[in-house]
Amino acid sequence: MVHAMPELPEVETVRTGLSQLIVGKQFKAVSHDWPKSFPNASSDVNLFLIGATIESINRRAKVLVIELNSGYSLVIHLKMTGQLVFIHRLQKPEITDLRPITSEIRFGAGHPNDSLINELPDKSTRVSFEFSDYSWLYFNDQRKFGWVRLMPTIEIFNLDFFKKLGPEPLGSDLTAEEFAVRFARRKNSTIKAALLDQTIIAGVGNIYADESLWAAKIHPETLVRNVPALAFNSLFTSLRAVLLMSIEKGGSSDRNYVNAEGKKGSYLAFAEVFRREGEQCRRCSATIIKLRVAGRGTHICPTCQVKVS
DNA sequence: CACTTGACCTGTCCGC
DNA sequence: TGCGGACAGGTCAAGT
Repeated sequence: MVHAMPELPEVETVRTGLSQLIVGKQFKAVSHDWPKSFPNASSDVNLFLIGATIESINRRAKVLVIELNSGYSLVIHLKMTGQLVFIHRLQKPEITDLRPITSEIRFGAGHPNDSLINELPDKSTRVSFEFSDYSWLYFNDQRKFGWVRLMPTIEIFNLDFFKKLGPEPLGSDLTAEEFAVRFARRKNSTIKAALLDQTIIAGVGNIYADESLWAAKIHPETLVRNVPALAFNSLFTSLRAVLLMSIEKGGSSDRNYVNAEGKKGSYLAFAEVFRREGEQCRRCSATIIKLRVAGRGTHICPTCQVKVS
């Protein structure tokens, strides 16, 4: 089983997909099999979700915000293994047979395998949303770390998590200078730990931390205080280039998965170091190795990326 | 406050 | 093929 891999580019890909598929739809029913995946009072669900219509799909860092016309929003964090899968059935299925009845099936929003949609909901389905037109949105999450929360739209940005978030790395107003300055708070951390810190810069996860550090020729264990100013410029440029390229490729999907069009979720085919341990660096031909930094699997070219101390 | 480690979960893979 | 342990793309809480 493979999964959606949600860092900024993956969540952005899901956002784009859902924007095509579910804007304008009206909620008819919702069910869940794991309270932590959807920790909401049933009164709120009945008053502000059922019967409400989707107005827009937005993203901040790795979080999706589905805004409703009821003044409430669904806030979704996919964490490690969350997926959102949309299915349209032309006819209501029998309770014992939830497979699509017609051939009109739409899939998207992060589901890694077309054929699997016939089996949803399955054992990793945590929340099922039914719309008024025989279509469904399934929140699947094998490891149960992810969550969906229904809350008043105006309260979202008062959440501690949102208030502490750093700027969007692709934001048009973020400058190289501000990017570098924000790291000062963590001058005694490794640069990798600081890159993963959502309060410094939002949306970077393990893949794009490794990829951008390779591109900028920075060893991930270098302490922030030892990273040269010029290297911060390079990291800023590299990070943005890597994120943009991944969004263009539809993000990273597990292993070799490429969708029917052959372009969505194909970023890992272009990765320079992530999961390439034992293979050659395309810049210098040295062998890529894997380390453990900030408690995470970390991939580097030991020749291109030399620790400064 | 800055920094690190373990916890939250399920599933898979790897070595004995 | 069985079993233990490490590991998986993210954040929190709790520790120093």
